[in-house]
Amino acid sequence: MPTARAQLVAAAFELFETEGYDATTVDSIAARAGVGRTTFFRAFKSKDEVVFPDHTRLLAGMQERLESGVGDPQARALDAALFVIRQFLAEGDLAVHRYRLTSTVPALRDRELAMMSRYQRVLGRFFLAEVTGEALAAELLASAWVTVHNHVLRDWMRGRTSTPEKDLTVGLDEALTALSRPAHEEQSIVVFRTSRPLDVVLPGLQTLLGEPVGPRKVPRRR
Amino acid sequence: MPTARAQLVAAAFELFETEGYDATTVDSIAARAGVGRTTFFRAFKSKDEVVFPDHTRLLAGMQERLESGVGDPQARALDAALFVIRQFLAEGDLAVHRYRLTSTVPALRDRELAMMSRYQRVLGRFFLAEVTGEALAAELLASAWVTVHNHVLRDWMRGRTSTPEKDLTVGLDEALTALSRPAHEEQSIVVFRTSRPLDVVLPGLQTLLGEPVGPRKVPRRR
DNA sequence: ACCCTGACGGTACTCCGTACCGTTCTACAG
DNA sequence: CTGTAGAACGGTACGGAGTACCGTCAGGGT
Repeated sequence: MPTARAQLVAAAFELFETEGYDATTVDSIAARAGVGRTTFFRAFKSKDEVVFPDHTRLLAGMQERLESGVGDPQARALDAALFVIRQFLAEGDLAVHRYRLTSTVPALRDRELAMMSRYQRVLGRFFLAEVTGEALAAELLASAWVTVHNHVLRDWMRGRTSTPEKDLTVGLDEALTALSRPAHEEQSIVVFRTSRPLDVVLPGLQTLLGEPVGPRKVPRRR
Repeated sequence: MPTARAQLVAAAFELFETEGYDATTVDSIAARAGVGRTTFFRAFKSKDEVVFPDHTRLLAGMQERLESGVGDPQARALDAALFVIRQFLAEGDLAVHRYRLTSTVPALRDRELAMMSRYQRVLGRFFLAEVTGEALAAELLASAWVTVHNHVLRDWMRGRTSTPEKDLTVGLDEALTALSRPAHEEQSIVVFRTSRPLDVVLPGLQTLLGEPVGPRKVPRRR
């Protein structure tokens, strides 16, 4: 026989989908799970908590990845993101059902936002300590982390991607590197003098740049 | 005699600060304001709403700024941010009292997060339509907007800055331009052929670049 | 003078969340 | 096998948020 907690989760999801979240009472969930109302509130602090995964465990796992100390900070942030999203991916259908609920019921939407902000706080402290000393920059990195994670997860739950881990990796890389560069970057214009003929220099330059591209037309200014 | 709504707000803030949020009942707020309990729920949809400003008005004003059509999208986003933060700055002490409450009471913290997410959704749609076609990029811009705004506002409420509007302007500019550039930017290496002597070309190039800098030493590669 | 509209106050109800208490099940020592 | 300590469970009672409904009253137009 499964644990009372699992019974309650199953009963809750069934009732929420058939009757709607607001229309189902905690009593009915407990009754369907075959336990008392008191047992429900012992397993979950509130009615909405039954929908969400164990965030304390997730937060602890994430923090562990962040503090693991292997790799540069950005790699650890990516590692932590992959850890978190894998927990959701492993849930399979359950995550999709939860998504339907959270996008429908305002109370659950708010609850989820509160959870995400806890992740963001932890990440903010991490980035502040490991990457930058500026509070605003750290908060921007943290919010970008959360945004990318949520976007990829939502894409996956809507069936819009089948490679969530790859999407998360490239999305996070782009966002974090874009944010950790100064806003107004300097461009370089260098002039060399040489006695070697250009016919010799240019092919060498091309191989140096990696991409064997020929000369491009300069885009005409509008 | 002031409106019933204002009376209720004043009574609520007094009681929340003296008795604490959870300990004060809606009945006591209404009694102190000299109105009935029903009147409270006619003015505010819930107990926590009495703490926050009129978000529907703020959202409408923000959206108006975004759709005003003057200036490029980034300038409009900045205009909207300035509009929002000025509403809070105009509140003066009230904003500070609210900050003390929201940073203490979890229920109010969650409520505020839910509000911010509504702003973020509106901004996401704006950036998606006006700046980029990619959903993730738009969401990143929106979350950065919110993060910068909240950071500056928090700084001001803690007395850590006296120039919030300027902070918001430069912070938003840096964040948005950093995010709207591709992460792995291409560098340009261009070669021209000319018959004019370099002694003529180089001074013209220097004035073209604005900064009259002389030739720099190329940094030696490590 | 009449009615209509809108704001107000009061009552009753549902349900969430908490505190408390008695009961039952289980593990473990004697 | 038995007694017992401790944890898990179920039931009851209560406070308070939020909703629905109804009666009252003031003001404004015809």
